Amino acid sequence: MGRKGKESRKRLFEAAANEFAIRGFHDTKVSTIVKRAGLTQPSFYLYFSSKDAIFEELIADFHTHLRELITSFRLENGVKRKDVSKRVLAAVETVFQFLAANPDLTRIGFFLNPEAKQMKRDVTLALKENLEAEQRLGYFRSELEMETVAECLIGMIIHLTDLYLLPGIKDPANLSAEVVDLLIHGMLPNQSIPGQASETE
Amino acid sequence: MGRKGKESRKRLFEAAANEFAIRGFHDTKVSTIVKRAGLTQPSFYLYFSSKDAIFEELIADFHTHLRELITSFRLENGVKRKDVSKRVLAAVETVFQFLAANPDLTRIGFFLNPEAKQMKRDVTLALKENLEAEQRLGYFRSELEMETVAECLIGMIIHLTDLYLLPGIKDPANLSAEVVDLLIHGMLPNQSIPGQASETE
Amino acid sequence: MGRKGKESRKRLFEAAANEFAIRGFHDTKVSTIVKRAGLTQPSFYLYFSSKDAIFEELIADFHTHLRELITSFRLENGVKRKDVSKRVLAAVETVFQFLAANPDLTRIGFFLNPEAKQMKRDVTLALKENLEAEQRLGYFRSELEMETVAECLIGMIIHLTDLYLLPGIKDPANLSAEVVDLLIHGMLPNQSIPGQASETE
Amino acid sequence: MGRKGKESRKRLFEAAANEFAIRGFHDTKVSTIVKRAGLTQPSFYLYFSSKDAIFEELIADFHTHLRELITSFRLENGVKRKDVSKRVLAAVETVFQFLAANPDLTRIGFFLNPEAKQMKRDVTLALKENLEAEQRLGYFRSELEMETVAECLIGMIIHLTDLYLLPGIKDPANLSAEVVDLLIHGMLPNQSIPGQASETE
DNA sequence: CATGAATGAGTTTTCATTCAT
DNA sequence: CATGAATGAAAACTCATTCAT
Repeated sequence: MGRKGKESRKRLFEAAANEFAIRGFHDTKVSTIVKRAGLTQPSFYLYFSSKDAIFEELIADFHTHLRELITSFRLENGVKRKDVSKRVLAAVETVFQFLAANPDLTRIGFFLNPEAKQMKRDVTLALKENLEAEQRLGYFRSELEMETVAECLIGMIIHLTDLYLLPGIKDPANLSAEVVDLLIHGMLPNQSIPGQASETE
Repeated sequence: MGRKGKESRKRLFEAAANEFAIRGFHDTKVSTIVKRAGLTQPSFYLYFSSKDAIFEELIADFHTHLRELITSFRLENGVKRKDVSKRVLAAVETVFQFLAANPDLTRIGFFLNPEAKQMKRDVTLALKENLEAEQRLGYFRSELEMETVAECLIGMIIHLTDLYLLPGIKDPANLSAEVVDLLIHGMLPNQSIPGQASETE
Repeated sequence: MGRKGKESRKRLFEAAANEFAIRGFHDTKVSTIVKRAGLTQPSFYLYFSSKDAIFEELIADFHTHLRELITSFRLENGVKRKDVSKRVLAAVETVFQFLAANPDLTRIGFFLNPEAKQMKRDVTLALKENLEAEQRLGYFRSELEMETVAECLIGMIIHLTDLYLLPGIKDPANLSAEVVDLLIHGMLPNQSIPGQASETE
Repeated sequence: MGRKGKESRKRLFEAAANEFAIRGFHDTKVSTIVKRAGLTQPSFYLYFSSKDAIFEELIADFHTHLRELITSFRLENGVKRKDVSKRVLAAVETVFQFLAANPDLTRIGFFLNPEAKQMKRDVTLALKENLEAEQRLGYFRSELEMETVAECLIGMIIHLTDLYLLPGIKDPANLSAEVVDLLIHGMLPNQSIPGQASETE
């Protein structure tokens, strides 16, 4: 496949991503995708074997990138106690940034994908490992089941993404700050102040 | 509409709920619904004006019940500080119970409904008011933006419902305990222990 | 399926038979079939699950009837020597009559059916058994491999059907007389005259 | 057209022959043909003006060769009575050999060609003339309509080719022996024995 | 001599919905 | 209250064929 072909393929891919994101799988017509890519229907089948196939490729794309991102958070050694919040914050913000940078894929991967559950689990497990490592260092309460915590975090991220991030109402910095503050310190007052103090190594 | 008519309508309604929950809107066929209800296609249109109409009715049904539930949590006066956690816990558990009791509607209302956002906002706002009332009593950290907190809680609930509740992996009691513990006390260690102590008025 | 439905189905069946016979499988359009039956496309799928399905049903129909016919030739006991020719003649003529009476099915079953070979074998084997029975009575030369004879007969019938019968150039009586005369007596002259004499019991 | 061009053309021709033979006209795709020939679609149109054109060329090829063969059987003068069977046998065997040597073309020419009828007639007429010449010499029964005999012979050959020759179940020698024996002597017993004796001049 | 890229024209099939009874 | 029969409208996909290089 030469340069021109690659470009056509990409145009189709992007038009499809946007259409699927806006309209969902069934209400997206191949005819619309090709029109937006400046091509005719048969050309679509030159690059993708079916409407299902391009949809799955979009999902796989999202999945791959997101996993890469999560995996890249693996702990470096020697994180100091006082840095833990910062590190979690940085991670969550990075995720929000990634999602904001790929709104179409995000919508497809999170909200339109019937197999999203499996993908989310996948991401969750990667996250969980990071959290457990920090928990073993005593930075997090030992009673917490980190898998559930990871699920809760993912749940919040997904929901806030849907509500605030993708519509452009809030940005990654705000969202991550709020989520992480809540998650780290909880809702109760006062006693978290000495807690914050004790974060200092 | 006589008794027999009402029964037919109900059979259609329930068959539709289940089909939609399993297969989604587009992959659910009117022909399947009527088959499951032991009727023929024209009968369907005796009771519902269209496929869209029955779907919306299902959503409205879910929405109504869920709102009722949330609204019923309105604070009675004079909640004691030490009861706050318990009250939140009770509320969350009740929600999980409701969702578990209506799995088809839940799936439709939460995961298949393109207009779910509005509905979730609605529920969120009701929740937010409750939380703000308690926050004004000083039971929750004053810096917290209660709307976001409510959204986070909803996000967790939705996600855990999808992953654990509807598949029957965890039950309302477990899920609500985990969620509320995390939300109330956060992830950090130690300082939450005096915190819990100080909950006692 | 009520009366009206049955009639529609039959109209479709017959229109299809004729179209397939004239145009072959690929050049027959469902749209043409339904037009000829005075219906619209979706109605076709009310009665047949696909274009392939109706084609196969036509073949099966032909096959079934033809087999029945062949099987009905099973020898009654006590055929006299002098009747053998007559019986073969009658059988062949009946076959030609059947084919002439069902020209569309014949064309489909014999000339358009990719699985025709199997069907022909089937018919051949039924025929072979009849011939072998007569051979055991000494009415046919014992050196002859009756399966091949049956195949030859079938080959002639098929070919003559294509060339003379279906186009209406010759009729069953003529064709069967010619075929059977040739098959029974062969091409060589004279010596068949005492033979014919010896047929008399 | 240089050497390379000729080779490409030939590869296309042969790939097409095989595909058509296996799959029939409609289910053979130009894209498959070119793939098998190691070329791309536009190249196909360098050598053949259309899919129809190459198909017709294949048929013409078969036709030409077959006619040549049949024509070569023209009677030399002075065939002796006792040689007649042998000559017919030789002719039929030669035909079977030709068909066996060109299985793809045979399948196309005999079984896939909608215009095969005309071609078969053609061959039949050539055959008929030979037979009539021998009939006039008194070697065959004078009552026989030689055109029909020729058609019968062709019918048998075609059918046996389909069933036994192309699948490799029987070979030209066997097949021709069986066919000719049946055709010459018929099915009846006894009287053919003096007949065979009387063949000796 | 050959190809990468593209397309015109078509066809089967599906499904929500309605008519007539 | 219910059904047998029918349809309008569309959508995915295929394939022979050609343009531009």
